Amino acid sequence: MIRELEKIYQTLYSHYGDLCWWPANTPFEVMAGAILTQNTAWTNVEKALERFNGNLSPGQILNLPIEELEEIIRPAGFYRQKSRYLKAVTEWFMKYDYDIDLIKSRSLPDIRSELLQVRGVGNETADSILLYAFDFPTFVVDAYTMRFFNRFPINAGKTYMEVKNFCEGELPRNAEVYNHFHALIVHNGKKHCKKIMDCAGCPLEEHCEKIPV
DNA sequence: CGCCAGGGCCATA
DNA sequence: TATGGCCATGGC
Repeated sequence: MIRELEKIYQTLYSHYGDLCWWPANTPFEVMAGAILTQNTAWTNVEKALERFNGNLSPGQILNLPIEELEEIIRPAGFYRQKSRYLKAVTEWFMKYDYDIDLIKSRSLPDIRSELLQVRGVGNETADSILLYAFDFPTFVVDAYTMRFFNRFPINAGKTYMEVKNFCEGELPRNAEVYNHFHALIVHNGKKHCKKIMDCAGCPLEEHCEKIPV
């Protein structure tokens, strides 16, 4: 008896394949991108990242005067807050001496609650960093995910933690699965499950109740 | 022109 | 706990 959510995952996976997602090359780039993309289109984040001219590193973020950092990331929007958030999350990273393996050796609940103390890091940013930078098996819920579940007759919950816990309960506790599924939801969300639905050709049209959000 | 985009903080009740 | 205002840019 396969769970409904697994069926949805399988349908998306067989339609779009292995997206293995997050546009970054290093864990630190994931962290920076997770801050910059808060309520912001990724195309704007790309513009901001390019303005580092290949010099995006923890040392650079910590050393740059706040005004210069603001100017670099301006295209990503909310640049005054985000410049401070970037420094805060980098300082957190520095506490571990930028040691990826050291961070990975911590327990997920501990490292997660620690990240949530960092200024500018909320549930989604924390989970994005944990999953995409450090391979922790933690499910990421974002605006696409919320909208996705609101359109299905699945009672996944209302709050961030409810939806997250629901998904983690219905899927194998596996970082690769969470990674792929979130990528698939976002991809399908950009293509079909937009704020105004565009259902023609959607692989989930059979299952979906098309509940207006 | 208005709406939207891979949130989070803070004040208020 | 649960809303609501605020933050800012670029694409459509």
